[in-house]
Amino acid sequence: MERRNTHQKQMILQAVKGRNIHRTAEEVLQIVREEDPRIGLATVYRNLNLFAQEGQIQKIEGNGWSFYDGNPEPHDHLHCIRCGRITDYPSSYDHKIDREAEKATGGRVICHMTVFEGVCSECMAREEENASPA
Amino acid sequence: MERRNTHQKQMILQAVKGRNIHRTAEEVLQIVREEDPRIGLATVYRNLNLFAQEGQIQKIEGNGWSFYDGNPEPHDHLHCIRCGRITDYPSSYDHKIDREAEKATGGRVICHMTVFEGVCSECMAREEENASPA
DNA sequence: TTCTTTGCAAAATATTTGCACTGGT
DNA sequence: ACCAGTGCAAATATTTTGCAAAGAA
Repeated sequence: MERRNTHQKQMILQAVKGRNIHRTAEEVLQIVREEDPRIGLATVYRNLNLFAQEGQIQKIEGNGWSFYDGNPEPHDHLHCIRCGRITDYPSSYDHKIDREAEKATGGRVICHMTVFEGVCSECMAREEENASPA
Repeated sequence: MERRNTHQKQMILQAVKGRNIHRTAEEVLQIVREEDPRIGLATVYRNLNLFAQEGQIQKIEGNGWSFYDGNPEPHDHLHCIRCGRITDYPSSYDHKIDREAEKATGGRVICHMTVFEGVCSECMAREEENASPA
């Protein structure tokens, strides 16, 4: 099955690929539609999933939210309970804990993903702003 | 709003509460229906979410899967790419990394959750069994 | 009796799939 | 010209919600 390089694929990849870019499929659709309004949501999903499978991007999912992350390197995230967005936590990936988890569970571990729940710096700044003005 | 202790609540809580119990809403429905077939799925969802909000259980969600975990203590999990189930990884919760993430992201961190992707011990055993018999 | 909770069915949400058509090669 | 890829709409899967009826307190 030969792989064709379509206009749509290019636009979709461009709309998510990059450091600290986290978008929903719907957001990617909006972005690519600015350039070509004829693009369908199914195409966006199909290609985002394709890129994620290929390892060009990754899909991050949690409790009631999911984003496509333009950085394929494994890294941790902060999920903001205020705005719902995720922020990169540029920690170095620790392979050691994968081996520890293997020993503890008796299984095989491929990778891990840590999600911190909290409030992102932007929402914290906004809240302090609203709270402090005397 | 006063809280009423119904038969349904008791059964639902009993069906998920406990160590190393991870069930989907649908599974909980099957279990409680053995005792009372009249129970509806909406009731199961409503109460599981209620218990999770109260902190009696927790909801764990990942890429295409979600489970209610009968152990409310924060702990890590192994998600099996073969059978789809999750297994507890009884690691001690490390508050230190929450503080580190706060420093790195500039936000506030409430908690974190690590999910390991891999193959659980049961699936590994089954696969070895199928592979080895000469 | 009061008012929370339930069961049902419909609605909402998010994602995937079937299929005829488009367009890359 | 061939067939991977697209757009659309329908299907699917999962969870939530409206509402009349049920049943704790």
